Amino acid sequence: MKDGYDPSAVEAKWQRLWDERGTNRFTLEQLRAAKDPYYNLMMFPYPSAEGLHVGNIYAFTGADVHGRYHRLRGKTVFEPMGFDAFGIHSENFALKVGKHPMDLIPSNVANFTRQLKRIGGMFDWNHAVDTTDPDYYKWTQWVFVQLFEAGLAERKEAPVNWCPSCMTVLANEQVIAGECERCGTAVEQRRIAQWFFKITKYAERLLDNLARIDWSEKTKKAQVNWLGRSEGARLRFPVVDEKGRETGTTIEVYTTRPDTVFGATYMVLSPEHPLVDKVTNPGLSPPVYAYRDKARQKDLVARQKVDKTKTGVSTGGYVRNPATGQSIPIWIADYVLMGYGTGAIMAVPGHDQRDFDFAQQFELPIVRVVAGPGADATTSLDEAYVGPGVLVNSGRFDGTDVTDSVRVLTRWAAEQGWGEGQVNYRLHDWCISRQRYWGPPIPIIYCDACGPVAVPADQLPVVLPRVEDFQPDDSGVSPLARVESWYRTTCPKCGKPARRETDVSDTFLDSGWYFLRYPSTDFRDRPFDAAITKKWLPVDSYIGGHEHAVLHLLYSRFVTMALHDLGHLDFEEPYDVFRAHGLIISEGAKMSKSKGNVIVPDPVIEEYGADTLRTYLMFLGPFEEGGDYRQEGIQGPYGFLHRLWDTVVSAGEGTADAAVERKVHQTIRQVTEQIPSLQYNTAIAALMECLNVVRAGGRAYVRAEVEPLVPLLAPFAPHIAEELWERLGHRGSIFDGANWPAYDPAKAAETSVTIAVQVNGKLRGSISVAKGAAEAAVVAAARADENVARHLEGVQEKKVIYVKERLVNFVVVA
RNA sequence: GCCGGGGUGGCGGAACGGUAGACGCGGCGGCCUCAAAAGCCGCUGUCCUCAGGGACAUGCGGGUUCGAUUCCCGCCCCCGGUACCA
Repeated sequence: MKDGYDPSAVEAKWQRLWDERGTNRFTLEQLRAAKDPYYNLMMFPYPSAEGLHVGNIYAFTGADVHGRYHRLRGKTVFEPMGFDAFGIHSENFALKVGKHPMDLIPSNVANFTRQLKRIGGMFDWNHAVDTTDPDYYKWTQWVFVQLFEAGLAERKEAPVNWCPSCMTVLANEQVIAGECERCGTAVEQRRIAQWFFKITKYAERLLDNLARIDWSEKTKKAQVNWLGRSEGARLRFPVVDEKGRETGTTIEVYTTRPDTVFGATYMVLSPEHPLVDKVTNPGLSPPVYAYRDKARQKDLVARQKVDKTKTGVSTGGYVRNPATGQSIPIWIADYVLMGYGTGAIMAVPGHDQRDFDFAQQFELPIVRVVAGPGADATTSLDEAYVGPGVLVNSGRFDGTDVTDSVRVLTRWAAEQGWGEGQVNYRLHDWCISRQRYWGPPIPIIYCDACGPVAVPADQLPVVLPRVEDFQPDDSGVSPLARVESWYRTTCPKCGKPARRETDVSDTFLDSGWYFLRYPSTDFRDRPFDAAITKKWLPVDSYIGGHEHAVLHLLYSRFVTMALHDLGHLDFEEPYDVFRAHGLIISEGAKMSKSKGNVIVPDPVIEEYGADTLRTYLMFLGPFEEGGDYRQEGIQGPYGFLHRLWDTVVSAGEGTADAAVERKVHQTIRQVTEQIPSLQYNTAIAALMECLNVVRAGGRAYVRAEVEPLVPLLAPFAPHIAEELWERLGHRGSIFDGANWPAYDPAKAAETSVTIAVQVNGKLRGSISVAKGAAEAAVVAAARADENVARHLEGVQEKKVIYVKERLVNFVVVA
């Protein structure tokens, strides 16, 4: 065929036209004037040196399909793209190849941009952001200052992982089995003063708001678990000497089972607990300090690892159990974490498995205080009992049902003055300090007289200096701490000599507000313009990977909430709708270099075109579940696009066949319903099915039968759709108008239906009847079917099940 | 361990409690072509068959129902997340 489908020519032509005409770009005026705005956001990539992989393309295409669909429905769709280019990955890669990240990032960004244009995304390149651009991170620093001035940032000491060989701080994910992922050296723990955002202040709102945002349940659940709300009580145990006299010190514990306080037979402090020194009996201090030092040396991951065998040492000190009045010993053990609750627990070995294991290990007393069915106060325990029952061995509270006991005992503790109910969250404050080079400097100046002072707004950005030696060293502080000319400054308040903060901030802060920046990149004097923000935000649809279901989404919700409270935003939830895409695997296995099954998009586009790749990726499986990329499978969508092309360019004029037209309208209905709910694979299948009907048996198809398929396909394969649209005689871009076809329910309606005929639930035949046929007529027709009649012979009919337009089932006894 | 999500032909995957396997890949046979690409037609879950059909089939075992891939109970396996959270 002389005018065959040539993907590379078609794609080059339309990408050029989109670019020339500004089809996907907005001016500030257009953003301001937009009718029916729709903010279609997708998670921006980290621009690696390898370029986009097929997983990125999958995610972006799925989001782009969504955006293009809404555009064809008449909405003004803003679809920006950017680069999350700061962070340890870029920095480590730069160190590895011996180049400077300031040189590497621009070429990576250029390569990503080229690839993103090539896949035909509807990106507005007028509004791209790059988190490493001082014009961007100026405002990242501004966000920090806002939170700092609102009292939401604080500096405190916290443990970090430290690799003594690489001389660097490691993130938890860089510690593999207690060793540095790069050099294999045993990782240590160090304590370093760092900046934290007080996200825990927002824990309750972050949890409560989940109920009113349209996110997939899966994602919400992940956030709920991460926030980890628990209800319990804070109880105070007085420290006593050997004779049981109070020393004046009390230790607070947090427990979700204050009702089991009568069973608390010992107390455990975290080795890092500040009262360890105070309660330790001088005679026992050598083993106590030895244990504490050992715990301190462990890296953070190993420290929190669940071990089968519990370890710990006795401090020789005692507290009085305020419920029983008895003195109980104080131990320290690393199964108690300083970072949760109060860093101290009352151990109830009878009803907590961890305490039970510990008590057995060290022969501490185990007392039953809850009796389940068939048990009483004397029934022995061979594991912790956590089921229902009533309190026993609990003085006046014996017999209280555990469904009420927490409430009852909490009230009692409060009346006695040694406790009160408390809600606790697992969530920690957000540590944003990185003792690294490749990030935005934290905009703080330390002055001996004034303390930490925020860099004034008119002095932002604090520009990251180009430092050739950015290798971390043993000092444990950022490489910027070696650049004296940079960190020496004067205090903005008093003008005396002062010193800049030399740590940089976490990349999650960069991505914590980027969606606010996109529509406002035209403004250099403000992070986001009030009117533009009001018009475009919150985000209408956010699509991204589930690996960010917790941290990124939680942090950006927090930043939004805080900015809302400070009066900068009039909404507190950034994303109305969030959906996570699935994961692409290749040939049945996770993609990895070692397996050699990594799909590189460029050669695929070379051979088949971007439209085929996009359509194939969306056809692989349900978008929210992912799919298996199999090299051979791409032939399906490739052939489909060829057939569609051939059909459109050779379609005759004339009226549509009624049955074909019915199929077309059914297809419009299905695709219209399925695209917004991300059921892309079945929508594409419907398009294929429809084309098969149009072309069935080599019949002479006409234009009216195939034309509606062009806009229906356009979200998936935008280039070929543009070209065919033009060849069908339309002017301009198909995406410039609300060109989505409407379906006519009357034309989509079937005139006859096939009805399954069963005998005792087994299929024995099928009959075709007119739609709306009376039940009696259908049953009679069913009975008349030869094979059905055979199965009804000589049996007794009990009843007939009739499901309208579906089936007839004769229930018989043999 | 806990929390999610899954187990359906040779493969990817479809199926409001109502004809399991849509659509596609692969395979087989045929057409077109000098040839290739693209395209076209037919067949394709397994077993039995008197060629009309029949039996078995949605991880395993039970249950509810006229009817279960779908709902309920109990297991097994895979994938993702999380890690002693008191």
